[in-house]
Amino acid sequence: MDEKYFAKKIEDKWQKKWAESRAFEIDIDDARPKFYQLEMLPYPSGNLHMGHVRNYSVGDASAWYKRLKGFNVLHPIGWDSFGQPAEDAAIKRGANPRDWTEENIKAMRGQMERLGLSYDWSRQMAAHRPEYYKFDQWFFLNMYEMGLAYKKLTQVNWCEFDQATLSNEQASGGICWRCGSAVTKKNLDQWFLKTTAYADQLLDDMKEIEAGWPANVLKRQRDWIGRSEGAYVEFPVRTAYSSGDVQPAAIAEGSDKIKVFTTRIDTIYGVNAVVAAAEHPIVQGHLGEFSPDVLAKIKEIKIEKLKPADRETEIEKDGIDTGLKAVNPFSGEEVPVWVGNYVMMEYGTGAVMSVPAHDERDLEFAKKFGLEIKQVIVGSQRPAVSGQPKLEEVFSDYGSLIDSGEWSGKTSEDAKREMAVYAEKHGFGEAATTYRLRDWGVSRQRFWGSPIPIIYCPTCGIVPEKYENLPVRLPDTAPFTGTGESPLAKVPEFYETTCPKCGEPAKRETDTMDTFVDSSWYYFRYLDPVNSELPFSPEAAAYWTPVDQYIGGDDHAVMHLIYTRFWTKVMRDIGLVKFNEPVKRLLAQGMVVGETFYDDESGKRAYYPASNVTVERDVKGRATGARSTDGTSLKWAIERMSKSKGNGVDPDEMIEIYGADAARLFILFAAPIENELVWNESGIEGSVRFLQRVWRIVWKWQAVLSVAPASAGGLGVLDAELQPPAAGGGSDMARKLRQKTHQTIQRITENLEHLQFNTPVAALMELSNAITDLKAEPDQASEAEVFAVKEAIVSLIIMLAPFAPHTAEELYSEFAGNSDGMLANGVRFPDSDLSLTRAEEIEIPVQVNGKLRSRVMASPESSDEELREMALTDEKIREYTDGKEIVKVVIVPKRLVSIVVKG
RNA sequence: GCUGGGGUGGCGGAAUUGGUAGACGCCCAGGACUUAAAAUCCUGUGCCUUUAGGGGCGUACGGGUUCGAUUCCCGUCCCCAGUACCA
Repeated sequence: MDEKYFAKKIEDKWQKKWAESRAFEIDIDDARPKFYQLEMLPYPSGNLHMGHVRNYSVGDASAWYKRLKGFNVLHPIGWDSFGQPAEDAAIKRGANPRDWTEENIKAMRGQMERLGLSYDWSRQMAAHRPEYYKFDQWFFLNMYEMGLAYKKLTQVNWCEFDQATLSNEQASGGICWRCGSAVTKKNLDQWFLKTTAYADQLLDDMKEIEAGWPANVLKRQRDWIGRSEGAYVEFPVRTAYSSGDVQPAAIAEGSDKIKVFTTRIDTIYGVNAVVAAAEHPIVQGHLGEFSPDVLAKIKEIKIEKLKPADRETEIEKDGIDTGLKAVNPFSGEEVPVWVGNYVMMEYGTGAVMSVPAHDERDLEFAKKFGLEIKQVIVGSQRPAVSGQPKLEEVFSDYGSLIDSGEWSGKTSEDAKREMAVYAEKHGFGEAATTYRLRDWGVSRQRFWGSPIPIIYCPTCGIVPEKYENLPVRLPDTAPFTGTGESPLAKVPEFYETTCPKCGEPAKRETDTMDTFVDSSWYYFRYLDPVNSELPFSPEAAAYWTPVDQYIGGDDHAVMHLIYTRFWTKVMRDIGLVKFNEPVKRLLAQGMVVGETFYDDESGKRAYYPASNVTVERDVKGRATGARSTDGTSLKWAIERMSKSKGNGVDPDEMIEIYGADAARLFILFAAPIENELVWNESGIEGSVRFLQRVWRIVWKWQAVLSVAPASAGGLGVLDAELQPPAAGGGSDMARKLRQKTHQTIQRITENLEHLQFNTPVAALMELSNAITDLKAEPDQASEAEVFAVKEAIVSLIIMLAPFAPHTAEELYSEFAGNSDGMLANGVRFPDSDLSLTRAEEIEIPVQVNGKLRSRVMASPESSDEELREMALTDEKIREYTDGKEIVKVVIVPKRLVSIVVKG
């Protein structure tokens, strides 16, 4: 053993040993419980960033812990290797996407290995390899047969900056998930996967995973799916130019109708208008009857809607009375039909019934245009009023109905149910459920993705490729222009084919699949990575899945995590798996962020690396001013770490300076894993110091440690050589250290089971401090003391393994007498002996009138009466109680004594 | 605006879910070792006050419940995230 801790030396040694001994490669083993530890796979950009390091450090700690606990742990990694950056590199630098990607994978795997991550590399998958994307296509064909994949012409989300199509999830909030620029609309013929067919299951199955997923992720998915229960109601329509009194029933026959969706059919007697979207068929169908004013307004609204939405400003409500009239089928009342900019064609039916008294948006609209406001629901907050007052505020609660014909007096709940039934019975409506969730648009006009296995035949139409012809391979290259048209459309060797049905010349689909398809099922491929018949064998899936622990950023809450839940349900229906939910426990880690400095004079942010910036700070360390070395005044922010923003720390550099173990230890120690982590360099040195301290402890006691011959299994080493001192025997010092050791084991075990990673590091530090604080010397220590020290050190080393595996392995080899590694030696995480965690003397605080006044030492077994006596006779306490009346004494066993005095 | 989460030393963060607030680490100060420095080790470190022992205040702010509140309840302010007219 070296006297000093040389991180680089031991890290190289153990990385080599692990690889040679295939320490982390595993197989199905029915004798042991399995544990599937999964982390979100990276895009092979060429460089790991600190967010990855954090993600993979947590995952690795979890994997090590479970291994040491005796589980058969599957811990794989792979590559989300289809996607835009490869194609951008091709456009900008003429790089071949395949070569570029493979090189990046090689580089990043090297970084992961230098971090010492314990992956089973034999199971690695990469999305861009034909062996993998063959099964993207296999799934697509299955879904096509199941009626879950279909094509339609539609307005898609379009990112002008990236020249790319986006799914609704990727365009959430009107901004591109990749580059953050505003999303516009474009008409395209697209393939869709029917996620809506599983909308109810996606919602209802949440109860199976509620216990293991962060509440906010489930909430966001719930909001995204947006199930809303209500009713459809049809309003008969006639034009303003029809003359004479017409009965509602007469209008309904052979005339136009406008259908609305409402969640509050109980308020229908308060309707003052029907408001339709500008694109609504009823509006488009009557354009010829509208006045020039109306036509102008419709055009204006449509133009406004195509513009990218500005997140900050609220759009003012606007609209116009079309002159059309609609008839309320419940009351027979005639109301105007308006066009409104606040009604969306994409949701519900594209038209709403406006009830200003009970809906905020309708109220705003009615106020602006001076429309009638009629209250039809009363509640305790909004009592019945005589006549119709001017309503300033909306009343959207449930209550009971007034002025609603035969329904008056009913509660909202009853009315909602009964009125929907009534509408259905009379043929003008029905109870209905709508969703915000749309089908998943998967077509991308891109080269670097999985080709969609569809053929267009002049005679047979849309024909799916045959399974035996899969994979439909990408050509080696294509003309890359980045113009928004698929490069494959310019490669005749690719698209020219024959129809699988009639054998005549036909054309392939040239769009490729959204890369979220790849990540929807990648972690099933790890189970059976070389299967060429099926994506994976159902037997392997039955053993390993569902995933026990998944770790990744929560930015994927409504993208990847909703797609993969959908995909799992499809796989279940195909018969590949037997469960509804693929992930039992999810941990959403916080981002790693750093301070950035930039100049946005030109409209776009130009970032300056921190080394070129002089910063003024206030007493709290917050920036108050920043200037670049050339004198430019800069703005500053806290942003996600990245190389391009100049606030990134390169993992390789960090490993070089501090070592992988110290880096990993620090990133886990610095903050709770779900918090955002603001990177600062100085803390990491504390981790290095800690590892050095542990090293010195072992160095100091090595003579004692190596006495024991190697024997199987963790602390078993101790039993072979030394007997624990008899109960109550041994020195006070030895007893206290044993107590600390076992308390630490208990704490760390609990913490790790609850996915806390910062507090166990603190506990390890405390234990190492406790060993250092012993004033004992190895050559003078009693047998009991040697035992206690050895137990503490061995426990410390084993429990260090999840956080700093190289160091732990090297120190363990010191007393194992071999360098086979902990796992080969059958090491187990220590168990705590509860009888040792208890102290024989504890400090009991004593309060007088709620204020801490003294402490007394007592045995944990002290009776209430003894504690009361000790507290009341305590000298310091008597200063506060003498001459006063003792009203009450509260005694919490083993905790505290509280005395209440008066006078 | 709505929904959710949160506000604890100079900083990151602990605190058995009503029972000694500030564990652990960073920063900082003093000391030991050294010709010197680095490293290491030791001591101190919430604020105010006191010669000392001690005392007072303190978990965003104001109230409440309780012997006792960072923890529970009510109100106010602020921060972060998600969301954007979803009928």
